[in-house]
Parts: sequence; C-alpha cells; structure tokens
Amino acid sequence: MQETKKESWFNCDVCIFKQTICHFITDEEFESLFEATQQLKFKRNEYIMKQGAKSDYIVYLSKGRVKMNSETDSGKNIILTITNAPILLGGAIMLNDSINIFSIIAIEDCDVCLINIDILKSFIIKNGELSLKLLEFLSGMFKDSIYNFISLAHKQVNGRIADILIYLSKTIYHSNNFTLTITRKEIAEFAGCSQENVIHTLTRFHKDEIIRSEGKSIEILDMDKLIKISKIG
Amino acid sequence: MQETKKESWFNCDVCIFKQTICHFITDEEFESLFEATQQLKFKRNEYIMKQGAKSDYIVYLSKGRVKMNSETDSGKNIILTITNAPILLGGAIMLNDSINIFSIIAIEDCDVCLINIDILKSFIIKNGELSLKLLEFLSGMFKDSIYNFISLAHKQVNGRIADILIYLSKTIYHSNNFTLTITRKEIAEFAGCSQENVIHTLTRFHKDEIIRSEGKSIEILDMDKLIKISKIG
DNA sequence: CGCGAGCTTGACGTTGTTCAACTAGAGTGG
DNA sequence: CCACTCTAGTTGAACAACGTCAAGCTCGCG
Repeated sequence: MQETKKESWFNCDVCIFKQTICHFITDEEFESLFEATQQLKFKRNEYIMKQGAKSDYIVYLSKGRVKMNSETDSGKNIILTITNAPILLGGAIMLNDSINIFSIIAIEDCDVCLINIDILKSFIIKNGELSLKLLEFLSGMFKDSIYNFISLAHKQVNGRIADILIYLSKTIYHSNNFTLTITRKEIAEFAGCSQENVIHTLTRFHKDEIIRSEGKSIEILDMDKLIKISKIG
Repeated sequence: MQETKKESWFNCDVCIFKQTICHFITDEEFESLFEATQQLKFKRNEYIMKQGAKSDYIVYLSKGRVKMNSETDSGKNIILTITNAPILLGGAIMLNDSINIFSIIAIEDCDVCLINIDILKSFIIKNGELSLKLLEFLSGMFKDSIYNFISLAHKQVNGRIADILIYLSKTIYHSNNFTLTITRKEIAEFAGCSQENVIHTLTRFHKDEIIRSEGKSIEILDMDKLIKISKIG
C-alpha cells in the first residue's frame, strides 16, 4: 500500500469517473479535487475501507476486484457482494452517517482513488448534473447486494451456489471459464454457508457435469442447467 | 385507494419532505411539484409500488407502515425491511434503471405522496443542496435492508427473531409493549424461515419469560436477554 | 524435507422444513 | 341462534438440509 501523489501513475484521461462525473466540473475544480485525492495500490486482503471506522472519502476502484465484507464480534464474516473495476464505491456517504457498516477489502491487486467527500460535496451543491450522475453511480453499488440478499433469503445452498457461479462468470470474470481469485471459504461467506457445504455442492455439480471444477479453475459446462437450479432454489 | 388532488387532505405544512427537501426550492417550484404529485390513501396489503413494474415517481410515506417485499416466480416472499412514516422511499431511481426490484406494500392504512421523478430531477439539476439532502434521505432506506441482510446471513432463527423483535420494538412500534400489525407468516418472511419456526421460537421465548406473547400483542419483558440472544446468533 | 494454508471427504448431530391435525375467532347465511 | 366456512395461529412428529468435527490430502515455500 504505497502512495504516489502528484506524479500520477494512473492515467486520469481514461478514468470513467473523470469522464462521467468530472465531465460536469471545470478544469480548475478537477485540479482541486485531484489535489485532495489519494491514489493508492492495494494487495489482496488489504482493507480499502474498514467497518466501524469513519471515512471522509469515497472509493473509485480503477483496477482490480474487491469484496464488501461484514464481520461480527464473534469473528464470522459474510460477503455482501463482490465487484470489479471500474466502479465508484461509497461507504459512509451512502449510509447517512460517517461510520462504515461494512469493509471493502481487495481480493486482487487493486488501483484505487480515494476521493475526498467534503470537496466533492461542495461541487455537488454547485452542480446539479454532477450530483444526479453521482446518485446514479452510487446507487448502483447497492443493487448487487440486494440481489444477493434476495438469493440468500429465498434459496438453499444449491441455488445460492448456482447464483454465485453465474454472477462470477457473467459479472466478475466475464467468461464461462475462469480462475478464481477467492478461496472456497470466501465463496462460503458469500453464500452464507459452511466451507464444506460449498465443496460438497461444487463436487456434486462437477459429477453432474454442470461445471468442471479443478482447484481454482472453474468452467461452466451447462449454463442452462445452472440457471434452472438457480430458479428452483 | 382513492385520489383527491388539489384539495389536499394532507397538511403539507407539517410534512418532513416539504420542510427539508423543499426548503431549498422556491414557492413556485413547489407548486409545480405539488401539481404533479398524487396524494393517495392505501389500505393494508395494497401495493404502493410493484416489483417488475416501471415507476416514474418516488414515494413519500407520511402516515402508516409499509413492507418492502420481494417475491419469486414460485410465489415465495421475503421482506427486505419494514419501515414507518415519515420516510422517503425510492424504488427505481435508486436502482439505476426504471424497473422496481421489490414491491412496497402497505401493512397498515397509509397516507402517501407519489412525487414525480422527472420534475424532481429537473430541480436536482438546478439545486445542489436539494440533491445532497435527497441523497442522504434516499440512502437511509437501504441501511435497514443491509442490516437485515447481515442478520439473516450471520445468525440462525433464534437470533434473527430476536433481531426482529428488537427492531419492531425500537424502530417500528416505539414501545416494549406493542400490538403487531403483521402476521406470523410475515414475520417468517422477514426472518427468512418457516411460519412454524417463528411460532416455535416465540413460544420458547414466552416460556423463558423473555417476552409475553398473546396473539397480536407482544411485550418484551427482558430486553437484555433478547440482545444477548441477538449477539450470540 | 517439513510445515502450513487451502482443499476434500465422510460421519454424525443439530437445526429447520414439511406435513397433517387441531384450535380459536370472525364473518355469513339460514 | 346455530351451523358453516375461512383465516390465523398452534402443536408435534418425521424427514431433509446443513453445520461441525476429525482426518487426510495437496501444493507451494522456506
């Protein structure tokens, strides 16, 4: 986790955040926002935003994949959702008070911009189009969490694992044949079940020739069947 | 579900939405927004906003209590959260596209204003402070859902029912001694378990003198114990 | 080589669902 | 006034789903 400011090794010109959000602000405004922005690199398992802590920034993830993690006092974890770049992730600002109710943790090497909320807020007040765009952006991050919530509540493990495999393939790795960057334990935390249950389910899917599962490598052989399992629950 | 426009039987002067959000817009702007606002009454079990449907309004709940409900193809329901007036509830606008991913259903008689999104959007663009306030308001509605999600994923039925009882007492009915306006089936849908399991758990709590449960009437006798059960899971 | 982290397997007990039968109260119609 | 029906709530027993535990495996790394 190293910081290199002013001498940006990120190319802001290709940044979605700059292109869409900052499209509405002047060059000088962008400069002052940029001055107050930290550009950081995170490695796997490093905290980008910590549950329980105050944060005065929102996170723009320009490269890599992260998990939103909630941990109990007893040390149990659940993963609200997994997401990948490019995306804007707001912790505190979206939740009305300044304390994060979940953590954002890198599951791969990530490039991140931490954008100061106060300065951004001052622009929002001056610029309505910006705020509308921001509203759209930030709200998007909840959608996946809610979907996962619904999946978790409605379905049992078979269906939930099917959902997760479909989600990983379509939204996270963009392929039917992908190499996991998360552990079975993390899949279990995502599905809200035990690690052993994940493994049992995966081997069952493997035997039924719905997927090919070999260590970190997973290939979806029969997407239709997987969707059917997801629908049944 | 009857409509009475222009001759408002709601008193806008005591409306939180008007006081906070509309504080930032002019009287004329408020008038034009008011013209495009439907004031409606809903009875128990009526849909205020329907899952799968498009909606071009956000919901201001000025009286009553509602549930956010998600239903599967197979007819199973889960309740994302229950909330009460006064509160602003956005469906589509918060979720980046125009299709509602859950329903909002009255669980008691409700007074509701349906506020046109397009007109509101035009004010947001013109007025940054309004949009900031709106962002805060709308984001609040997700907080409870996320908390419930975490409870559901982390805990087993004992802890989830404890969570729900605490939530109902503190946030919904504002008393340790309240009369339920939802059925056991709805508690089950809230807790993500079967109706029988809810009843078994409630009678267990009753026998252990943690609560007094008599039909719709519930009294929390030992809040400390309930909190302990919630923490253990 | 030895160690540890991640993964896998099967046995077993707990938790929770399903099912079926029963109760209580509210509304309806003769 | 009494049947009747409908809905909500309740109970217990059988069964399935799931978590826990314990043991062993594999692979990368010092």
